[in-house]
Amino acid sequence: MSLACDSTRRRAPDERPQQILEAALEIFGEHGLIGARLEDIARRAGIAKGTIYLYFPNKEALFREVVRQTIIARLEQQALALGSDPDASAARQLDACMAQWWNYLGTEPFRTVYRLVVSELHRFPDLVEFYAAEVLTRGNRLIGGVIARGIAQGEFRAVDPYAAARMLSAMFITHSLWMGPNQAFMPTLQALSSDQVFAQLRDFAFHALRPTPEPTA
Amino acid sequence: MSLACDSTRRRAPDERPQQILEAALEIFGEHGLIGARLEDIARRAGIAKGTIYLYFPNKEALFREVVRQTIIARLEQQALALGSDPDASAARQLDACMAQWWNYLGTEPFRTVYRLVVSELHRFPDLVEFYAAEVLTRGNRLIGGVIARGIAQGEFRAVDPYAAARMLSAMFITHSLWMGPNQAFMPTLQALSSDQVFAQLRDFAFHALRPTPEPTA
Amino acid sequence: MSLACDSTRRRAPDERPQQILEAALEIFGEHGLIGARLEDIARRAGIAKGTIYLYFPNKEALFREVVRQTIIARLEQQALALGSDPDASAARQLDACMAQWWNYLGTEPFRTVYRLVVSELHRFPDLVEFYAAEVLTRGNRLIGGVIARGIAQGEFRAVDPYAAARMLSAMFITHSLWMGPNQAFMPTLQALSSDQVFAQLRDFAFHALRPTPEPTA
Amino acid sequence: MSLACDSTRRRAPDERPQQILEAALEIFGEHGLIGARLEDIARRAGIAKGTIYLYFPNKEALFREVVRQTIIARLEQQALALGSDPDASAARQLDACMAQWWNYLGTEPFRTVYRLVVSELHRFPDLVEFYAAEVLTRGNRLIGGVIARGIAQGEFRAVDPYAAARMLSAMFITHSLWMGPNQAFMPTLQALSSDQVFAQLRDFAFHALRPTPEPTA
DNA sequence: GATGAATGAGGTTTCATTCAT
DNA sequence: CATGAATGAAACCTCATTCAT
Repeated sequence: MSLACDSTRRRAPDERPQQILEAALEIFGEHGLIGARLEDIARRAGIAKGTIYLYFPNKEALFREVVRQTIIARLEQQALALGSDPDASAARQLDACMAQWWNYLGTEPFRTVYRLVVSELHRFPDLVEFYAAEVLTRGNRLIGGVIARGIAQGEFRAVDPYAAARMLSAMFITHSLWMGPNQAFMPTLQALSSDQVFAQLRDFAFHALRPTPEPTA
Repeated sequence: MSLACDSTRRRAPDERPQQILEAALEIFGEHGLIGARLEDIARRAGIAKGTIYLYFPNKEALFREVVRQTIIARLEQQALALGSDPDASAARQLDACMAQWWNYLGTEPFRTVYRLVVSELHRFPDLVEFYAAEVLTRGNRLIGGVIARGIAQGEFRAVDPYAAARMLSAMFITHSLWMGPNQAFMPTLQALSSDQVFAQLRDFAFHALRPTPEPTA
Repeated sequence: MSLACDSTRRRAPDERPQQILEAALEIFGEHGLIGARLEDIARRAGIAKGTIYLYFPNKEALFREVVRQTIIARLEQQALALGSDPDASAARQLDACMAQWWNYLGTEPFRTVYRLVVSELHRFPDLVEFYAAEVLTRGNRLIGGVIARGIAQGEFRAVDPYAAARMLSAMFITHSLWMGPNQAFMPTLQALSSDQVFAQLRDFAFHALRPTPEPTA
Repeated sequence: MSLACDSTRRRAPDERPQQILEAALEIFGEHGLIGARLEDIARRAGIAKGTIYLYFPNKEALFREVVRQTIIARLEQQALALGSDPDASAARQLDACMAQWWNYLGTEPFRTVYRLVVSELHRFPDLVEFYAAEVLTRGNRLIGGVIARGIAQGEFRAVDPYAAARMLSAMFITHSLWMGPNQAFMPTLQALSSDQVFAQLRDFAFHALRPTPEPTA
């Protein structure tokens, strides 16, 4: 009745769309595209059901926008990844990338969007393409570039750097999912902290990339 | 002339449940639990809507059974994994495991169930537990065991064998997903055959596990 | 599997229809015409669902036949009511009638059919007519006749004998319903035995009919 | 011009529930709990199917509320019954009670609810209890009290006043049912007006209660 | 702009009825 | 004759979408 001030209620009207998108991300993440009810999204955003239609033409458009927005937010993260230390060794740079990456992947929005991508995105080919191009390909190019530099400088063994980057992506993404709440997939993971798991990922990655000792084998 | 060959009624009643489960796996895989329509499942199974209810009390029970069945079918696959060559070197045995594994993961039922697991299973805690225990933990123990033997025999470097097995799982599962149809996630993957990708996985895995050259480095 | 011998299972095939009707009476009584499931009727009759259709064309016809049969059975009861003692006084004869009547009304089949009559029979005008003619009118004529004789003989006061008979019917039927199981309508009735209630009905009826003392009032 | 007069939307929203309850009473009365279709109730109320669910969680809850409401409405009627003339003789007071009562029983809502009570209420034990306590017991206490006073004052003969009240209830309720439309139960009743039937009930009741002429009989 | 009551298409589930065995 | 698996119409209920206020 009076001016409620919760984080989820009634912010400045010009933040409405963002407010809705955040609520929608949560609800879509919990129930999927079809399972999510607009009424719940509205309630979580602290607005009325009809208000959503002032900003988005329908449920599907809202879904698309949620995914796009979250992906884009992820890209801004990624943009920072390399700016930090352009002169460092490739190994050091890869290290920094992975740390930042692992950090982002542990985020709930990422896990949510990833679940949506895996489960429902095949019905939205254009979104798939957007995701593939903007997230996977771009990330692959970023990491792959660092690895390529490392190979050129003799820090890493000779591999297809983009294939190697793909291996790292696979390891990181899946572990991020397994570390998530409510996903008691890997019981042995339960006991480990996020840092410990990161150390394992890092260790595995660097050993896989380290130069072959001598052609004598 | 009319010997139970064309009429869909009374056609091998003992196989009805299996027939329904197969159709359901496909439809659930395409649309998820809530998105799937019983009518479509029935049509795909070549039966009437009501017939499903002769064998499963409701949609959710059907879903659970689909997941259970598919997981169990997967376990039978897995059981074979080690029987083949008990005296081989750990590396050779790991190689065989991975090949068989990659083969299974490329299967459509696996990809379907994995998508369901990622996206909807968090609403079925007991199924999650079943999946975790029967698939992940069991698989982890299997691969981890092989790696542990490889370490003991000096074939592999000293790592936490179960952590390493987890890394392999992550790489394999995600790549299997990326290789699937309608999932143009990784454009660079499009050009590669399943064998080529397997070669990359294999290469990466063995390099990550190969012994460190000298303690002095 | 072998020859079951329960009262509700598998009697001589020529008793099938009767067997079905009995089961149907119970199930219809418990759930009404629409609420009753043919499967339940079949199970209670100890036969298969399809067998019902060998004897009755459909559910509604079965219902009609159940009602007719039960009503007719009731009429045979009633036929006896007067045969007993044709020379007795009207009061004595009415007494005998009421006792026999009360006895029948306490029967479960009666209560069941009465409930059906009240609730669902208005959709079957011909059954209503049959019931009205064969049960109510006939009963009314019977009791009314006895009362008329009583009036003629000075045993009862001068009333419209058929109206009085109607009053008795109303009292008896409703009390029979109230005495039934699962009908905790009248808490004060719970403590009374069937005989005690009958005594009250009898007392009330005879006092209502007893001659006016003298025109001097 | 368009001032909330024709559009069925948003028409006096405060009366929606009552509007639905009235329609539901009719449809439930015609078809019973299971036979009634929500769509028909909606149509009769002039609204859409889904609207019902804005006010009642499901069909059964609507049914319960219909019964409760109608019973409660009946109680308000009853409350007036005695207020009228506290100093009148018991006979006069009973007379007034019966007139008012007969009036109410001739009402369609009463007949409808009574049919529901007889036929379907045994599946709702709490509603049965409510009905028994609020209607039957209360009414019995009311009428029984008047009769008791009449006995004490020598207006009526010595009977169990609550048993006598029960007899009156039985007579009145059943006659009300028989007088209803579509219930051609008692052909002889067809020719009689409501007033004539009431006269018969009244006559029978008072004669049953009139004092015995002499203790010596 | 914002609301939320109202709508009705569309989904799940039930069950009378059929018919191959 | 008897069976019971199969059918599909029809009922309940949900919820995306609209629109009067």
